[in-house]
Amino acid sequence: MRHRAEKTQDAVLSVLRNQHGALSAYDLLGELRQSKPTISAPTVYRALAALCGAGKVHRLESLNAFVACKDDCHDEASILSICDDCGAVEESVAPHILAELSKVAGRSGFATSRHVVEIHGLCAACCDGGTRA
Amino acid sequence: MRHRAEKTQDAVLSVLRNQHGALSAYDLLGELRQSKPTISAPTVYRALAALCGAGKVHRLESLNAFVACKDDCHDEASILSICDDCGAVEESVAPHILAELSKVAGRSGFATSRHVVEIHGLCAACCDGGTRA
DNA sequence: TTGTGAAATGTTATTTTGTAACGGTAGAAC
DNA sequence: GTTCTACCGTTACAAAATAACATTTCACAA
Repeated sequence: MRHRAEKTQDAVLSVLRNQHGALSAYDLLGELRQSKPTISAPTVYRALAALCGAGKVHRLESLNAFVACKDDCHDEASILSICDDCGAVEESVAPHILAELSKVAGRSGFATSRHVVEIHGLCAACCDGGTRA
Repeated sequence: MRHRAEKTQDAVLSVLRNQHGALSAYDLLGELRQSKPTISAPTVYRALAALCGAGKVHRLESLNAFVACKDDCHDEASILSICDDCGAVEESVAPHILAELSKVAGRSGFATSRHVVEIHGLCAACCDGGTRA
């Protein structure tokens, strides 16, 4: 098989896509071991690094966890909204806001190469639940 | 002594303030051990949690590291610009951008409680150095 | 002052997260 | 098929964070 790693990456992506929220690398490892018991941490991390590089997976820095990218086709960094109640993660794309962030940082001569934007709070479903319950 | 922890917090803050860039909790632990050899990880983490809660220290989620807050007096979340070359961290305050982020997330009913905004790149000094060198 | 209880701190030990480094294996070229 | 190369997988370890428990401190009453 020419691209051995692609199978691992596909498996990782498949697990993440079937997931409501984010998974830590070790959660993922646990899932993957169900079908491939010998798989180990660095294999998973390498697959994740490749997928992140390809924009198919986002790393949640504030959770040390990973989600599948919903759109799969944007180069811009995403704004990731993380529900602290149910763990759901939403992606938003808003290049003009990122540009503005770069501009603010640039006031002191800073040259941006990467944005990390994560928003914590409650998703619509959990807000409603919280309000009504 | 009534507030034992305050001394630890003061020591932590003092180390962070004398630092050019961010420090990991364990870097900090190493520094602190020079004057108090028995200090251990949870002590440092608790001090950091208290200081973060008080807004005197920022946690860099994308680095697992900590910096002293420069301003010491703003309630808004900061925009943290991290130089990937020299490690310098700058803080910017731009409430309207954070509000806009909340608005974008809110389009799907998401209710924001906390912003994590970190920008990676090169600070002015390292840009110049890179260009000229 | 001294005993008692509540609250917060300090410590040990462990869990979780992430990676270095090496050995093995698949595929390419011939 | 053989050899060469590059990539992959594994073991073993390092770094980051925390759970759980022991200890200390302070407040208050007698």
